[in-house]
Amino acid sequence: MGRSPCCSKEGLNRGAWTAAEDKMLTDYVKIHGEGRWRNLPKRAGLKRCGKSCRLRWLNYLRPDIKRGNISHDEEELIIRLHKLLGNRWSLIAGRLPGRTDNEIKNYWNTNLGKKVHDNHTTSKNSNQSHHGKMKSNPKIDSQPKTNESNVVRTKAMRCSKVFNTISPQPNKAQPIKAMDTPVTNPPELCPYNGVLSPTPEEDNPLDANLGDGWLSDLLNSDFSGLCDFNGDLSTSSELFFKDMVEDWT
DNA sequence: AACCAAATCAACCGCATATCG
DNA sequence: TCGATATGCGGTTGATTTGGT
Repeated sequence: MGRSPCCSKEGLNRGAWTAAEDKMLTDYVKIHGEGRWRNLPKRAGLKRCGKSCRLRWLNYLRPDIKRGNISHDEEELIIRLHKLLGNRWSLIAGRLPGRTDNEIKNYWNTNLGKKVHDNHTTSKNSNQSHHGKMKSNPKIDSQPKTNESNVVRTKAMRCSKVFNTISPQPNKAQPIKAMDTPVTNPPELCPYNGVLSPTPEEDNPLDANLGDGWLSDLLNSDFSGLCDFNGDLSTSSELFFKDMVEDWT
């Protein structure tokens, strides 16, 4: 029912975004706000489909995006949330301020999935030492590469030759504040995008599926032990998660 | 230097769901 | 209530980079 027409129409640009396109989109959204993606390209003068614009904005152009440097704590949180929620990337991303579902999904597929799998198979002898070929701050010194058509490559350069001057996890423990959104998050992880609201029955349709509890109640409940971001995921939060998972299964 | 396989990640695709008239 | 449209989401693809030989 009502599938939106595919983006792949003639005359529309596809593939990597150029700096000019980014600017047009950013300027438009700054003035007119998000939403109405379908009409946005026409109004903004972009030869893109609405979906593409939305994705570009949400994943790269939003001012509150935090990119790269997924800290160990964030990693742990992602793993636990994934254990809890499965591939609900948007929900997981909702607990990680500044992170996008796409980024987390990619990170999971390229790093954490393997790591978790390894930990399962190799009986977790050392739970952190094996980062495989862990990217070492891959995006810090990446240079957006542009080709002749001015395409913006926000792609991170893999960086195996790291100088140790790079400070470890500069953004650790600091859910970034959205620059232009009036968020009044408490210091611990809180939803920054309204995915999980304080009143689930009104605002969060995803809540209804959990049977004997609201998902947002769960997620808004005692995560502090888990999310204290002091690098120490407490045993109590381990148990908390374990219990939750068992309850749901 | 050239080639190739693996890794990475931005972008696309298509389905599900929400919203509106 | 129903159908059309808009938006959101997760899976997948493909271009690019890296590292090994």
